Amino acid sequence: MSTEQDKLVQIGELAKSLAITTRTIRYYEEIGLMGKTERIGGRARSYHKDDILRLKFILKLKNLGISLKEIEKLSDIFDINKKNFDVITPKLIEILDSHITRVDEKMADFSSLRKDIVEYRVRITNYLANNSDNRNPEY
Amino acid sequence: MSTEQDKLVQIGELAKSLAITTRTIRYYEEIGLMGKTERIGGRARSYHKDDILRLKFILKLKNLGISLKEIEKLSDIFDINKKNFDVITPKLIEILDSHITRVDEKMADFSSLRKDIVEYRVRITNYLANNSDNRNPEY
DNA sequence: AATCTTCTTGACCTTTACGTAAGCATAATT
DNA sequence: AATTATGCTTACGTAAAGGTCAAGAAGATT
Repeated sequence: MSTEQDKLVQIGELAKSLAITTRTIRYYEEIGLMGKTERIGGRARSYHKDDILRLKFILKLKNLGISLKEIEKLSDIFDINKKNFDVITPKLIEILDSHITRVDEKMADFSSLRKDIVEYRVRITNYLANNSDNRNPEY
Repeated sequence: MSTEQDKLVQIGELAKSLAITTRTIRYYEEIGLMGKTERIGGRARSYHKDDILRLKFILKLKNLGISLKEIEKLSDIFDINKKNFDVITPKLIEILDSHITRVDEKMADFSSLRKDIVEYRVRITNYLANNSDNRNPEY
């Protein structure tokens, strides 16, 4: 329900504001990620606050390397109001929990990679500081 | 220089141990990510400790959503011994620093996403706990 | 000697996530 | 009225990252 008068945003402006292309937005609609978009006079797509939030959420997930197919599942979150609440909720919590776990795992991976890189950097800079004679380096 | 007698690992075993396919390993060689692999009797590929470490590193990066093309640049790290040390090092440090930054950014993104998901989960479970009459939910 | 098993190199196939171009409609501007 | 900007759909194109199939070689096993 969009009671307050939403600002109508058209596809071009929206794309520009999110630094993506219009094609991307239409594509997300095409594959069902964004739902049918409201049209102005039956033609030009117009986006509301809710739509924009949803798109931002999608981009956030995508940026984290989650495929559009997987995002589609998670996107049920946004369709929940249209479905039966107590049927969907346990499943939703399950999805959320599993994604929290996945996010934690990814973060651990990143943390480990960061450690690797930093350690490597330290080894190199130490070498540079202590040793000017750089034939056959061992690090 | 592989002085100690390395265990020779063949492609099938290596693939199985890393839970990938032989095609993937050959593909990485094909696009230059793994360098020419040593052969047994000029035919079957054999892998040393170093090669395996390199492959593991690649998989680690890939798992974090870094493209093979980008990994290729970072992979210079492993070729460094074959090149001139002081020519390559400043560039390498630059690469490492930029990747540390990128990793930090990604981790921040994940952290933010995790917060979103957890908050959402809390809203739902609270709703479930406080409200059994679930028509037209607002969350 | 025959059969497995694992390896080899091509070569083409597939999916994902869009890019890009064609041809047309509408709205705003000159 | 003509141009420009933005929008629309349809449809073919593309890069990345492998999958899959073919046809054959080499080593191990029965």
